[in-house]
Amino acid sequence: MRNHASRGPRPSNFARVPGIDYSDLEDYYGYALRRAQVAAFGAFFRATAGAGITPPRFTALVILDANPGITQTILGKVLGTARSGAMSLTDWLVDRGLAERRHREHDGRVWGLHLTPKGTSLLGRLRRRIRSREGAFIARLAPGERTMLKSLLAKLAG
Amino acid sequence: MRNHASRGPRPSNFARVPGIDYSDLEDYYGYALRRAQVAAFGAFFRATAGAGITPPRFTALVILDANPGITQTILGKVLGTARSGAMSLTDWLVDRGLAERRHREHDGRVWGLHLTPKGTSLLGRLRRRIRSREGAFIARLAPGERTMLKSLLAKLAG
DNA sequence: TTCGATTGTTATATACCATTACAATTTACC
DNA sequence: GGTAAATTGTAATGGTATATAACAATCGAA
Repeated sequence: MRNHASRGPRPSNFARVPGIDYSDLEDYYGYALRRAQVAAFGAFFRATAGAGITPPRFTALVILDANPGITQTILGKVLGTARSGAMSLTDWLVDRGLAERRHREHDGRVWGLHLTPKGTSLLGRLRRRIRSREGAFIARLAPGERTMLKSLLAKLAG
Repeated sequence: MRNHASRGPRPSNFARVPGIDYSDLEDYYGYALRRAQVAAFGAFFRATAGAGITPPRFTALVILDANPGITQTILGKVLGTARSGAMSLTDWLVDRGLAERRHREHDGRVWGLHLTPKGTSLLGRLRRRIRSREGAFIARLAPGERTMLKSLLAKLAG
């Protein structure tokens, strides 16, 4: 049986397998970070199931909302992908009426990217649902631990 | 010009772009975890550049070393992938002489997976290089912060 | 013994992303 | 001012990872 949630990404199942010796795997920061990140992606996936929204697409919506008129090249830099990747991501948003390309005044090469009203309202809905799901996910940590975690992650990402 | 490092994975460039308003993006745990994880993957990539070793492949080496005779299905469960994915990963290891399939006594269906001496020695080298690179990466945190981070990540992954 | 479950395997499809090349356009330089 | 170099968006192509589905061989249980 095929349900509508088959559209969009699938969270990988990273559950511990009983009876397996994981040796020093958890000692690697990369592995520990990856496991936590996969768990967080599970929350994201439950919040966006069926909408086809992936993390990069959500990021693009947020960035377009906060930086109207941004170019595709800059969007690609923010997402960490090549220009062609920003291109197809933008196509995806435009095809669904969530964003639009507008010509710019002083440069005939570039398009300015803007959210449509539909994109803006979808973003609002996604924000609420993702925050709610992340709230349930992060409930495993005490409030003080959460701020500590964010501070540590920010240091590592910088 | 094409260098040998083009084999294997490429770390995505997640650097902050100046002049861009990131809005509430950093407030999402998924995004913060992803950024830190990408940074950690950069360390992993520098340690394994040119060897074609990806995180799942390294994980498989560790698991095979600690659980000789494990089946492909179980390996797939540990990695969180479908059986066919464990199959092609095992093929990759076998093709390079790092692992081998051995028939089992009591069950004609399954293969037991084992590291070859070549696989064992590669694993040893990888462990040293990854630990060294991760050490440089994690130096951004004080010793106390590191143990705190691991404890928090373990809670989230569980 | 027969039927369902499991394992490995193969084939197929898809999603994502990089590289490359190119035309239009802008900028820099002499 | 005119030409070369750089930038932008775009399209074509390919590679990699991973999922689903189907199948044969084998095992286990009713």
